[in-house]
This record gives sequence, C-alpha cells and structure tokens, in this order.
Amino acid sequence: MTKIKRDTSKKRTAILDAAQKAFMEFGYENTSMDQISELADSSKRTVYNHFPSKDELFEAVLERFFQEASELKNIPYDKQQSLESQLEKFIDAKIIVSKNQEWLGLMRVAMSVFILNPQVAEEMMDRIHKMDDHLAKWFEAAKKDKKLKFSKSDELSELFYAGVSGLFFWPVILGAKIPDKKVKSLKKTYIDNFLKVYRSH
Amino acid sequence: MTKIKRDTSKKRTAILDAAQKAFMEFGYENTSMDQISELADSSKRTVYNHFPSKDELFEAVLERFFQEASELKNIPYDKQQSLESQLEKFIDAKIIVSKNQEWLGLMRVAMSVFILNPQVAEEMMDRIHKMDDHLAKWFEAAKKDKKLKFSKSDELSELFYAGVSGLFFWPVILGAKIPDKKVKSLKKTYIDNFLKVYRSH
DNA sequence: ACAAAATTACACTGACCAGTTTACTTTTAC
DNA sequence: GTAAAAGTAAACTGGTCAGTGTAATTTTGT
Repeated sequence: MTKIKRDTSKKRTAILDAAQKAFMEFGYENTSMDQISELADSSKRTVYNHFPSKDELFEAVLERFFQEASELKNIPYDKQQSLESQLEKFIDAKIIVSKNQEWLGLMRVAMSVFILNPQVAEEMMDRIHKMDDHLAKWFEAAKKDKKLKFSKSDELSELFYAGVSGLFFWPVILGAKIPDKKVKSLKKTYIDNFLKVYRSH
Repeated sequence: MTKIKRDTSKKRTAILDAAQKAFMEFGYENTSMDQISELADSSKRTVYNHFPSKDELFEAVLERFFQEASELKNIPYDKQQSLESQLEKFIDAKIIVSKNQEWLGLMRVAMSVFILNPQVAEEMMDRIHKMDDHLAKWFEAAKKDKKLKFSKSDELSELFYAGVSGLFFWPVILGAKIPDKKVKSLKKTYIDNFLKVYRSH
C-alpha cells in the first residue's frame, strides 16, 4: 500500500522557472498556462499535475522567490563595523531587487497582484514584517552596545524601512531609473539624518 | 455643413461613473465593457461611441480622478503657523486617499496598472513630481523665513515624501489598516525627526 | 525486466470578452 | 413637427483561456 514515489523535482523546477519567466514578462493576467507549459518543455497536463491551478502556480513561484530573497537580509550586528556601513547593508539588501532585471520583473508582477488582492497581500505584509524583525534585532544589539538610543525597536525599523522603500523601492517598481550616483548620495543623506536623531553621544 | 451638436455630457458622465465604480471594484482586467454599459444604464454601443476602447475609457477615468485629487495639494507657507502643523498638512494631503474608500479603490487599480505599464507610469511620475514642487516651494519659503536650513529643496522634498509614502501610502494601498492613533504618533515622530535635522537654531 | 508512476499529445468544454453590425427607437434643436 | 443626432437591443465575430478527459508513451526504482 505504500506509494512508490519518484523524483519529479526536475519537471517541477522547469515549470516553476518557466512560470517565473512568463509571469515576469507578461504579468499574471496575460500569461497563459499554455505558454508556461510550452516554455517548460512540458505538456499542459503535467503542469496541472504539479500545480492544481494557475493561482497556486503563481503563489509557488512567489514562495520560491521570496525564500531566496529573504536569505539576503539577515545582517548580524558587528561591533567592529561602523553603524553607517551596517545600515547601508540593510538598504542594499532591500534594494537589491532593482539591480537584477529578473527579480525586478517578478517583484513588479507580485506587487501588482498584491495590490488588487488584499488577502494575498496580507501574507506579503507578514513577510515584510519578518524582514523588519532582522533590522529590529540589529537595533536592539546596537542599543545594548550603547551606540543608539531609542524606545521601541519595531517602530524604529518600520520608520527606517518606510523611508528606504519610499526612496528606492517604489520609484524603481514604478519604472524610475535612479542613477548610481544619486542612490549613493541619497543613501548617505538618509543614514546621516537617521543617526543624527538616534545615535547616542 | 455645420454639425449640429447636442449635449451628451450626461451619458458620458454616467459612463465614466460606472467605469470608475467597476474598475475600482474588479480591477482593470476583470472589468468588462458589458458590465460597464449595464452599470451606466446604457448600451454597449453608446459606450463605444463615447470612448473608442476600454483602454481609453480607463485613461479618461484616471484623468478625471487625478484632476480632482490634485486640487488638494497646494499648501502655501504661512509664517503664523508652526512648521509642525504645516508639514502635517502636507502629510494629510498625501494620505487623504486612504480616508476615502472610493479613492483608495481607484488608486489601487491605478497603481497596479502603472506598475505593469512603464510608459503609463511615466505620466504618473510626472504628477508625483508636480506634487513635490509644491512642497519644495514651501521649503524655500521656510528657508527664506530662516526657519529651516538645507541646500537643495527638491532633494529635500523627495526625501520628505519618500518617508511619508513608505509609512502611510503604500502600506494602505497594500491593504494595511493603520489605526488613527498610530497614524498620529507616527506623523509626530516623523515630523519631529525631520525638524531635528533641518530646523535652524 | 517490468510494473507503477510520470509524462505527453491533443481534442474538448464552457466560459469570457473586446469590439462590430444592423435595424430600430428616442430625443432634441430649430 | 421634423430631421438629424443620439441612443438601444441583441446577435455576432473572432479570439483567448482555464481546466479536463483520455489513451498512449516514456521513465525509473527495484
């Protein structure tokens, strides 16, 4: 009665890759399951054997994507390094999406879908909050190290990320191209201002 | 040979209203011209007589919407009032969308479409930059009044609005419900921090 | 080697939808 | 009052697409 299972991860991955590429290029609504199966060198039936619906395939693509992306964001507090350079790393992690054309495309589709689907968006907000956690922990460590002074670390990370998103993430999602030079100077100003308020003296 | 023209604005408005309502509720892709014509108490043919395509109807809806919305955002510098209360007005103007369920719905659709259509998004960015102009002018006036110190007013308004968007606009677009109490305290913190850096002493 | 598991090809269902056609009725400016 | 302008009803075209059914073929673990 025990089911013999075989390794189907190759096709599965091929389908996920194809779906990611298609969604990225055409958006959710304008990508068809036929396109995806063709791109994956598979039959449509196989696609449906792996994923019960277009919806769930899309979610699986996002799942994988956010998994990969979130691995970049755990930056431990380091006494040896300046606060500036460490905060810059958090910003870089947040905006790395804009450096990779593929990620950017997928992030766009993800955002456009989230905006229209509040319930799906909620999962998204959870992810964002988990990212905030990393930063909040970093703030706590810096506080213990007597380098920062503040009351609530979660509010602080919300505040910090809000500015970063508004400056670097959303404009790029909406198609703006920010020159590296400007990114650099904005980052510096932003971090300096932040530390002017919260650094302990 | 002169064409006799009759007033068709009533039907036209009814169609725009219906389209706005439908797009708001279902998004662009999931709204059909049949739905719109039914909601407008008109025939589909009449819809097409007024607007040559679904695309152009959508743009007409947005045009009207942004026209209305942009009238709220010109706040003149006033020596008599505190910097705090005036900056708060800029924030309120930016987030007023979230107070009106209709506007919010339409803004969501607009954003989801903009994200996937870079060329349409560009028009949008122009509008945003015009809003930035009002704030930049306000900053210049405050500088002349020796209440603020900074070098570039356009960079400063970008910085200011980035945080506001990241804190209040995008989360709401993505479905977050921020309690009034939290909005209030975040606004205060945000403005205080800003003034800690840029107020002249 | 072989049987179960996985995959394929492809036709098919049922639905939706942008935009058009046509023949008709209603409205309104003069 | 009338003729042109505006609007209507409903069927139609041509297309797309999510998801299914099926019978056949290929793969693979043992």
